[in-house]
Amino acid sequence: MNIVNHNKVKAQLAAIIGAAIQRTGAEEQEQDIYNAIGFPPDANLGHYTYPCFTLSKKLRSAPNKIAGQIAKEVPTDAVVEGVQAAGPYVNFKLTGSFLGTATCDDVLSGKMFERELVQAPPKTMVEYSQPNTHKELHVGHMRNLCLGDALIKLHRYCGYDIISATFPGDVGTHVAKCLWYLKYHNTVPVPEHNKGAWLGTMYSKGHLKLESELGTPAEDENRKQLSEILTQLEHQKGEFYDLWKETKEWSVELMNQVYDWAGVHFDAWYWESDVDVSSVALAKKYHEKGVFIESQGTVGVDLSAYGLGFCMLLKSDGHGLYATKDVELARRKFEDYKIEKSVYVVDKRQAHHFAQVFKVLELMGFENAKNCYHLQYDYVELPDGAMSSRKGNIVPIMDLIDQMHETVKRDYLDKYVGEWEQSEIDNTADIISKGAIKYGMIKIDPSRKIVFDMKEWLKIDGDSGPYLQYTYARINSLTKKLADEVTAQPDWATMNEDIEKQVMVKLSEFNNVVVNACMESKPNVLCVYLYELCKLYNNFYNVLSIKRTEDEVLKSTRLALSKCVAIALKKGLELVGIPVPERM
RNA sequence: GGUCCGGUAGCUCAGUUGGAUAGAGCAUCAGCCUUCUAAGCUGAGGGUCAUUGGUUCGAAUCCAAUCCGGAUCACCA
Repeated sequence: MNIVNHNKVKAQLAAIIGAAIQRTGAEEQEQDIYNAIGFPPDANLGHYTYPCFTLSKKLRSAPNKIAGQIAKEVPTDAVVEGVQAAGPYVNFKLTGSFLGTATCDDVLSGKMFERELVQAPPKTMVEYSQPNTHKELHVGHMRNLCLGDALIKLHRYCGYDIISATFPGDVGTHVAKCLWYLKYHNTVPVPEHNKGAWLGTMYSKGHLKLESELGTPAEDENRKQLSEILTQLEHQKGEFYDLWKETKEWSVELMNQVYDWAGVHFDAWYWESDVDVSSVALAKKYHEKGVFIESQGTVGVDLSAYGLGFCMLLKSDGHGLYATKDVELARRKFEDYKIEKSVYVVDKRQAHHFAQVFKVLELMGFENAKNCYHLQYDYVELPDGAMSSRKGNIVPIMDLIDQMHETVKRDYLDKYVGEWEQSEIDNTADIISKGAIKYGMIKIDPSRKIVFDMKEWLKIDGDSGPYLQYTYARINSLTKKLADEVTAQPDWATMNEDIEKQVMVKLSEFNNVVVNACMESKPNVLCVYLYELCKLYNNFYNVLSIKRTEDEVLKSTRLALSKCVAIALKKGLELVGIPVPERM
């Protein structure tokens, strides 16, 4: 797997620098030059820079001297407008016509977004969103959903064949606790709507009641009842099995509601109940083979040699555990879809679990164990600590969505009542809510914790999704208003203002940023880029009025550049799952 | 205690993978709408990049140690 030199501007510049280096009597690989090209800290110095440190080491000569020699050998032409050695750096200013043809034309035609970026990427499955049924979805699940979805879109853009997968937990003690409370203690009738969220409160109440009755006379009876429920679920018959089937659908309805909102789709749905039986059988088989050993009445693998402790796979009662299921599932994924790589988007608290599972797979002789990756991210917590459905201190996912929707409407869209169709107002509020929530989740580096505070989240100015959407909508309305009065053909050679060129240079980096975000599994770097692009554009927009530009060609070119920004913004936001409104 | 993650402006975060004078947003202060959308733009103040040492032309970035915060380490998922 190789990353292609897809950046036309850098490739051309690397060739020019390479030729200049040759004229000084030295030699440097064009690939190395391409990789070394960067940006000066201040745009006044130049658009691109070539640092001479590596060449300096090679030639045993001062980098400042080499920079001066190279600068002298670069002629100004149709590509390079100015060259300046500044200390150990050679700074380049490029012509508007070159930047325009190498970047903007491709943005306008769409070719920019069809370039080959990565050679021979492996067929990959990305598993994300592993919510439990019978519990309520909260804002923590939202981060996982946004992150996983963005990663999938980034990978597909880079040419990966991606299978998206989800692994909901529909069995286990949490289900039993929920059904137990529902059957024996709940006095409230089942609501007509939002049954999934309501079911989550049944779980929470059940858990708390069981907890509070530990050590009381009720404990024994509770234990018996729970055990009966689990037995029925295991044998797939009885009233609790029927109740499980019915209530599971309520949770699925909630999941689908959230997935529809987020616009995500899963190619594969793996239910925990699907691998329950087969995973135990697999564990028994490897126990017989002698790969898994017995310890204190349980079966598992001693991984202490790898610093991973003991990985239990069969409890003393013969039941499997989470790790047992993941071992079976890992195997099944490669078989079902003929994938070459398997990625798990799961928060960092599972790091130990996955390290154990992957090591167990390796010891089982499963060759693809080395192609399994746990992408760990830090989770979402509340100002007063971690969220826990057990304790009931969570922010439900639909609360965030609903409150954001209301806030956007009240604070920003009320002024359009009467002017716009109500349906457009609702639809726009929906789009902006998605921008605010998804951008908020994705813009933070995955390895950092998010402390969720609803009040802060509902403030949507500055570096936010709606800021990017606003920039798009603004360009869109500009384009519409000027459509009739701008008729001249654009000519990139008219782009002479610094700010215009800075926008062009920024646009030229689009694919580099996306590849980076993809390879590092850090969609936030794309957010940073899009935000910077907007900053530059809004500066341009404020400084240079397009409408009042007198030169017809210049006016048309400025409008074309604006369109490029809108196109790149829409595409970039799409890659992190955020839609754009036509106006706002 | 072992392992892993984090520590950058009052707060929330970037920092082009080792490069030039460390940057944004929020908050504070000062400006910019007889309209290409002010959800915007410009400017000001605000820093011991947790600490100490090391590696080299060069460190917020790499290495080591220490401090602080968090996660995790056998019958939950």
